[in-house]
Amino acid sequence: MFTAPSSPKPAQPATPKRERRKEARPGELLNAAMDLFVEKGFAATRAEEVAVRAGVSKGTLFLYFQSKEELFKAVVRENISGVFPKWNAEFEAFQGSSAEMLHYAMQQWWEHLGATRASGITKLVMAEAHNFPEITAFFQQEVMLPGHTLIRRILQRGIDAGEFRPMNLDYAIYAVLAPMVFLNMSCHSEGLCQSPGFTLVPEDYISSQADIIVHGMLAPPGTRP
Amino acid sequence: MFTAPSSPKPAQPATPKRERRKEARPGELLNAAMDLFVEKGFAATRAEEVAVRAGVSKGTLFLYFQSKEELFKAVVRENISGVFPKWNAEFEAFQGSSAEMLHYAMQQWWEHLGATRASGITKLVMAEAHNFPEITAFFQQEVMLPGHTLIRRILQRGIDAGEFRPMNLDYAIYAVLAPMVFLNMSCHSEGLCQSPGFTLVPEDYISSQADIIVHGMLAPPGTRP
Amino acid sequence: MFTAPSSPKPAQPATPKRERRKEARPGELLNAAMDLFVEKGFAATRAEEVAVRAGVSKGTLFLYFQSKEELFKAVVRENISGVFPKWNAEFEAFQGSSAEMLHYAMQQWWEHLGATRASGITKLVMAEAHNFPEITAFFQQEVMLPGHTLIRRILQRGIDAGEFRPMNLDYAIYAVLAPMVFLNMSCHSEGLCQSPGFTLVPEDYISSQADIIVHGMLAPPGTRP
Amino acid sequence: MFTAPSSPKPAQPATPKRERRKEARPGELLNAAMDLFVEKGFAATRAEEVAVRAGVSKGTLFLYFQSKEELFKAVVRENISGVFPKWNAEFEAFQGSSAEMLHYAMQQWWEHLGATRASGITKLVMAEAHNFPEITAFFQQEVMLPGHTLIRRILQRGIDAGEFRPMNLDYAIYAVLAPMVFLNMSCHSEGLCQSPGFTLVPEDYISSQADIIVHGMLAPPGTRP
DNA sequence: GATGAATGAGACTTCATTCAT
DNA sequence: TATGAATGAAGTCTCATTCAT
Repeated sequence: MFTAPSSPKPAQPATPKRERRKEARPGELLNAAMDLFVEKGFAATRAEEVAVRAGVSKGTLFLYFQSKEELFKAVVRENISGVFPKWNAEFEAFQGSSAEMLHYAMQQWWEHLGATRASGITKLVMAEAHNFPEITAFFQQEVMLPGHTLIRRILQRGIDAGEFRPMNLDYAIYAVLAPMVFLNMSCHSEGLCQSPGFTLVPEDYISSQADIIVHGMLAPPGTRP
Repeated sequence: MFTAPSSPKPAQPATPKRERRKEARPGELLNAAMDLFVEKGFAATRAEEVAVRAGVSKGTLFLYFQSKEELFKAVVRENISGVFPKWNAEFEAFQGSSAEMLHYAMQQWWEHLGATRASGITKLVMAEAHNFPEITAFFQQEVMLPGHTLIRRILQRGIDAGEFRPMNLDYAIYAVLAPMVFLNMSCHSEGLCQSPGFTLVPEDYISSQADIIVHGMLAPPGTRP
Repeated sequence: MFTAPSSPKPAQPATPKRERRKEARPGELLNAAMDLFVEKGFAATRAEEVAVRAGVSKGTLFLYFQSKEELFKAVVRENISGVFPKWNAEFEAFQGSSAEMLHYAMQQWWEHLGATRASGITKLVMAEAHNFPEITAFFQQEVMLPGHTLIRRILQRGIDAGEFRPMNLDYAIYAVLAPMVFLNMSCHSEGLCQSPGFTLVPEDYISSQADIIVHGMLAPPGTRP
Repeated sequence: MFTAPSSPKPAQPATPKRERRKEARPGELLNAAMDLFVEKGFAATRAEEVAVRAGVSKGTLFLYFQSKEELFKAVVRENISGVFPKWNAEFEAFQGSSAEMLHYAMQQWWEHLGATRASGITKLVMAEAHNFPEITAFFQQEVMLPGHTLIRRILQRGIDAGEFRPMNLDYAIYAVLAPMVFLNMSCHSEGLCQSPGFTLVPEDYISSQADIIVHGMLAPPGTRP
């Protein structure tokens, strides 16, 4: 599912381990691995840690996943899926101005992706892109491309309505994408991107960026509808 | 391509073992380290590999750099930190409008950092931030903070002149930073961030983003100087 | 000879690779470590050597002992520290005179520590004290201090009974300790401390030293009980 | 010389290095090495440190001494020689009782050996005896044996005079030797041999030990001269 | 002779992966 | 199927020793 569930504690305390049905194992491992990869990165996550958090032994991990790399790939694949159909539908039905739509889209992104574990996946993929070309291609197709497309349609809608000025959309979409990707990285980079002494509030960040972008794209006052 | 060409092998003419070149060593090691760090990341780059590529032995590396982390810091100082004094001086002397200044600054960034191997360093630090807190802190202090400060001063200059509208600079600086960081990641993520079939031209990307941001920040026409 | 025979090779019957013997491992490792530490010193003993002599791989050693220092501490606990509780109990229950007790204590020391491989540990700690402060502190706490305390209690008992003359115990305990430490060093110094042509018999040495010390501490004949 | 000079600072500040005559080099190296070996032990002393303290380069050290081991041997050989002739002469001329003589001898030992750098050599040799059999034999012949002999003569004198009771001198000499060797080790073992919270005063230690030993050896009151 | 840059054999320790049970 | 004891390749850094200058 897209709205990534915040990871539940690995074990049901009341139920003895023996009871857990084996078909649940891969899911539990994936869940634990997700948490740890996001938290510590690929290299720094030890296989045994994943196993322990999933409540199984180290050996069992390798029973289900050929290697740590395969586990990584599975984690990424497992956690990617589509909010995009829903978002596309919302786009079709949206009634307000394109400026409002842009604000709304970025807020939604934060709420349903940026603020969830899913953002950790994005960070992970960007960080490890070099080592996993296959994953990279997969992620691009499944996530980045639909995102690009949706942003493009929003901007096109504004231009068509005379609300936004004409722009080369191939580049303009990055004006929307960049602030979100940046926030994503920022949230997973230990404060690297932030000024010391200032704690960024994501919602404020989103609205301030949307504000500047929208202003930057609006058609001159006299020509707007 | 925007990744600068990796430096060629140091050209071992014949069998010049045990050459004494105290002056040249640090530079050669730094160059080799830069290449490898960018290519493979910090953790995955082995000290000996750096030494071999620089044409020296493992021990020699540690003769010049106390540890792998110190080597990395030296790479950063050599390749990134150095631009800020020059940029700050240019800022002081700049004659044109703040809009022009913003355009100019982003172009300069691309030319002197984004387009060079140095951009790979930024990518790597973001990717591995979690695992090397000391490096993260160093990079933030040495690179991110001066960058933040410079952007802030540019925006403040525009606001003071009545050219830009009043904004909360704590957030506004990210409107400038985000597109650059995004481009940076994009260049080092194996096409992950780009639409298939469209090859982004960095210079065009920069100018289009600068254009949108500047528009987004300009004061309303009647109130401008 | 007073150096206990070094334990024979663990008898690899044929090719029993990857044997699982969780229970036996620590003991085997401890035994091998003891041998090697005594034979070569702490610094000069390589972890892998210990592992090989115990018939396991390098990694296995670190499965059971966190570090080389911890391994050493475990060797000390296993082979030395353990005697003090028993000795303290014997002290409490002892019926004879304090002179007898002193003789007995020194004989016991020889029998259970001096004549065993454990004496090599004491020698080694003294020799390498400077380079391993943590080990030194540990050994002082775990071995020297209980030894001091026991000797002090024996002497105090004699004084209290009027059997020994009053003495400053802070110094008097060394009269008991010194001959034992000396014998210890002597046994592990390749004959350095002995006259050529005369082979010291440890039991005779102990009894002669005890005799002199006891005489030296006895209260004047008229005042004794 | 026997009374080892406390090591002078390695360089004459006023005189440029160039001036130092080369024939003094080995001596300076030996002196520096002595200090460092005593201070840090054999393994922990780095060749370069010795060279630096002697005011020469690392390479020069190996010009004069084939290896670190050879340097060690040279240090020991250089620093051992005779107080014993002088002491033997004092023994012949001594007028007081043998009890006094024993006290006096132990005090002299402390003053002229125990308290000087020479004691560091003894400690060193005992610690490394195993690794340098040749040194060990040399030290035994040159130092231990004359010491044994002198002690034996003192005790024999006391027995002959009826002052001391008859004893097996082969063992009795250790009653005198052990406290001195122990003090020696104690001074070079980082407090290993001392109770925490009590700082041993060497002169008091010596006199208290001598007191106990003398008491322990005295003939019964009625039979003394 | 003297220098000090360069070398490279190790040392300890970690951890992905295997495999006997 | 599951376990977890066992493995051993890597990795960073040190330092005695060599040798070009």
